[in-house]
Amino acid sequence: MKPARTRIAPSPTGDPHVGTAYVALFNFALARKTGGAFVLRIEDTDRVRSNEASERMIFESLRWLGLEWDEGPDVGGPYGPYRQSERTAIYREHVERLIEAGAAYPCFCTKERLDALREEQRRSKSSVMGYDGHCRSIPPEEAARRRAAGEPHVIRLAMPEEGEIVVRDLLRGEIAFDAATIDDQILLKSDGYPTYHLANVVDDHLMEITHVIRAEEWISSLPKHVRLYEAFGWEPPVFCHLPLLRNADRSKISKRKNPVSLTFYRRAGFLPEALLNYLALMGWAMPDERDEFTLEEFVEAFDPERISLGGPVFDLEKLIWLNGRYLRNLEPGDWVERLRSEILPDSYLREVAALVRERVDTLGDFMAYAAFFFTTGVEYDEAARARLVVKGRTPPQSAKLLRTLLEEVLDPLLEWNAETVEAALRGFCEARELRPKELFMPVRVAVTGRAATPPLFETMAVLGRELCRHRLRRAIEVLRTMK
RNA sequence: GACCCCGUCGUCUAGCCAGGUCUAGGACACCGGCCUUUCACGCCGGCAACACGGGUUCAAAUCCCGUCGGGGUCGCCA
Repeated sequence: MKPARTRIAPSPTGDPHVGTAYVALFNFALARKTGGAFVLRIEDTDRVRSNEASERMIFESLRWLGLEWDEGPDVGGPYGPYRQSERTAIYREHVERLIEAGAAYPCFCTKERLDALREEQRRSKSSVMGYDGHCRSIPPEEAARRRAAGEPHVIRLAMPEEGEIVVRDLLRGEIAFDAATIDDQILLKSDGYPTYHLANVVDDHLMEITHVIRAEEWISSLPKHVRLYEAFGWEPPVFCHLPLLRNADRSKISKRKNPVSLTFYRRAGFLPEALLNYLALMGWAMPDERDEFTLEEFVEAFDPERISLGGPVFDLEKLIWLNGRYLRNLEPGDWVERLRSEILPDSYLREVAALVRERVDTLGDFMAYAAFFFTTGVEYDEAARARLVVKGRTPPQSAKLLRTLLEEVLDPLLEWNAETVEAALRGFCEARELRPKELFMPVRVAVTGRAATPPLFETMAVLGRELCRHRLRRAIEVLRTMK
């Protein structure tokens, strides 16, 4: 097989996702197997949600897993820059080429009109969804004049109005779409940044990516991508859509139903090699069917054609079993080393000590008092369960309240520290007309399993977002089944 | 709703493309046993699936068609 150039192209919004690691693993394997290159490209074209902290966490997580990249924003390479926000001139130039060729056009429709259109389509249960091509009929000269006059606009891809668009997926073969059912995708947003579709195609071509291995959710936009390659006159890469990781109910994996943050797995003491091994088992099996193997062995045996297509349910229990196997196979010294570096690093001990110091009288009491800082989950005994309930509410109502707090207030937090957590909790109390103390005890117990702890916000900050969310989810479950 | 993808034990999968070797194999979970001062590990055994209906064929989990079921997409998010 010829050397393949593959890439992982995460968007730095929020915590690095287990799905990113999954897709990265397969891209990594093909690149290594063929002696090609594995590229990391940061797709930070969403100006509102992208942030630097998230980008750093992506680097850290992928490195932790051992999925080292050959080219990327931090290591450079011959096809840079590898951060899309630094490539906007390239996209604009390419978009002009499309406009000149008549393959794209400016659209002046307002957000309001598009919202109304969408609403109407939804309401009337219309079979055609998406943009109606309203601005497509504007004569090019007029459009150019309005653009020059500074009228806000986006650039859309002009899809063929009829005919079939046939695309090819390495695992599924040919897939045919009716061109008439595909709307004119926005390529350039009104802020001048490209959408995924444009940036992705342009970069994959310019970076000479040979195999686009990504998640199945992209299949429906494949015709748009293929049309773009055609409009540019470029040879498309090989497309290979991996099955989507699933929740137990078979919906696309989500943080609401599963821990999806790589940070969580690291924090909970999973070994990177075990997580990788488990991920490889999702949709793939060794020719000899053994289910324990190293990354090197995976790469050696890798063959994309062996990937199975059923959406695999992410089963934490099997991951835990596998992790246990890996842990037991560690040399005693190595075992202690991992414990020290992942669960008991000095930096963490210092943070915990700062909170616990004045609350214990002997060092011997430390662990008993601070145990919850070092475990993944916590137990709720009968007394704790009682305090999980918000005053004046039933357990199910309390569950609902905590769920809202988690999903609408805590999850959207861009930064997680004592100040932001405090502001979020207090804001929630105000909005819900709750007295702080009525909410804080249930949250405290949910997050620590105890009624007596160091100050809540500092405690939550030190525990970290992932452990807090994990325990809150568990507490919500417990509340639901009470009485 | 429209379009697209998928469909082997509860879960991850092997087998399917090149139909017989499949009374469908392995792993997790579960159950039972052995080991053991306890727990865990480990070992042994057990339970458990080709979604359904038609067709092709001497023969179908494997090929074809339909049905049903599940999922994804339909954002100036990626």
